[in-house]
Amino acid sequence: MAERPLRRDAERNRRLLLETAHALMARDGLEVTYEEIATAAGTGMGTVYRRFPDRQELVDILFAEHIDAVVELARQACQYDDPWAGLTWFMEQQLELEAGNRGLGQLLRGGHQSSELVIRGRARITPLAADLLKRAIRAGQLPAAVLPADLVTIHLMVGAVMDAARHVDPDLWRRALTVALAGLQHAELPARQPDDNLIDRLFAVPAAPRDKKAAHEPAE
Amino acid sequence: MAERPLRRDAERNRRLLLETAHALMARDGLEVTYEEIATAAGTGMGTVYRRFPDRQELVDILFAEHIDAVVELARQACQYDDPWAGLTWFMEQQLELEAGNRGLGQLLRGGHQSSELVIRGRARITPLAADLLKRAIRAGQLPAAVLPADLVTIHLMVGAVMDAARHVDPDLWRRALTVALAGLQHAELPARQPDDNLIDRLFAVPAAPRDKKAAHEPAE
DNA sequence: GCCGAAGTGGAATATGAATTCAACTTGAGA
DNA sequence: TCTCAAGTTGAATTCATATTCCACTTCGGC
Repeated sequence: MAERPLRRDAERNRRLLLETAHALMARDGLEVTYEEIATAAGTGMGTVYRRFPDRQELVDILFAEHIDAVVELARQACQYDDPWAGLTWFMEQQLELEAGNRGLGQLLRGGHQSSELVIRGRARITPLAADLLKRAIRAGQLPAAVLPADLVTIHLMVGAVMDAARHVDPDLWRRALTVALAGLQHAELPARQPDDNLIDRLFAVPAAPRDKKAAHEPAE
Repeated sequence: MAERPLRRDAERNRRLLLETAHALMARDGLEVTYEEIATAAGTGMGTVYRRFPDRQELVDILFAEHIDAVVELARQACQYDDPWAGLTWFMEQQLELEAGNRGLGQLLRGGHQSSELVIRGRARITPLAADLLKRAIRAGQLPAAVLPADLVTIHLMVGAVMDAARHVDPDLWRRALTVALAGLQHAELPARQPDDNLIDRLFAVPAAPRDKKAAHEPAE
């Protein structure tokens, strides 16, 4: 199984490409062109393809540790004695990472087809956050109607502000987060059966939108 | 100036194309292909191009009345005696329209290059909403630190949930709106100089991202 | 230093949507 | 009915990004 090690120069290029690709994806998002990566790294694009024939794999390699970092944040948040303090701290920390890394935000907030790595990452975070949430409710810090899915929702909401304001007011998301968290505490939410796996469905890809047609039957 | 009227059959096609294009953009968003439109309408794509050589113009034609409708909602909201009731009603109505029309949401929430029509539309809505906001604050229904830009922010936030949940739980945005509005009422927001035209900047297009390069100086 | 496997560059090609256009209809006025 | 400007079509072309591939280097073992 053990692949033969790369030649010295190839290994150097590989690292350079990883660095470069990460810098670009952190700044511009996951959809940077292989050509951009190659150019920025000063290699030919053939080299990028040779080393990373599958973009998803490249992304996984680049962001694995970042995802772990978020999981770690969730763990630390669970250490808080005050569950609400832990929850708000986690949200802020997570979003701060995303603010500094566009690609990470895209992965965590979905919208693309997610790799196993990302799915598992979210699956590690969700229960930790849900636990914090449950404890906060038990402590009377949050209304009982708040669901784990609401945390995902808030994440999406604040993330949208971050995306929209990135080049205008890079910290506006903090204000949005303040609003969202206050809303969670004070909103009178309708009770709702813990229709969980709503979370999973939220991140599931919209399925194959087969027949684009049939959109419009001209009125008779 | 008066263009000669279209031939009967051409006029029929034009209408059919408008209907079809609107149906598609309402369902799938503004980026539907001219070919999709043509196919769905049963014409050749050349016909679409002949009639609507500029996509932005097509979009303007299709959505002008929808935008007017939103402006009208804002007007009606201003009639409310209770400003907060008016504001929440407006937000909900506006988002409801967007929920039924993906393209409208894209226009109103920006992200694309906006046409004059859209910019003017937003410019008609903003002061109405801002007025409602000011009155709500004066009535003690909202903290004084809430700014008009916060309404835009909330719009973006709820819209993001709508987009993410559209095919999973088409009403989830209502829950998000409840949270956001409650947050506005209860959040302790830092005072902030009415840096308005923050709103305009939020919608301004990210400028020409010239040189993609210079992203990564390989570490020495 | 020599050799071949490993590695590289970037032109060539594949894709897919956007746009054009020349050959082919058709409506409607004389 | 006849004519032709107006209208239509879809194949061909343009663009832009994705992917392949092979002639040309370079590394590292002998």
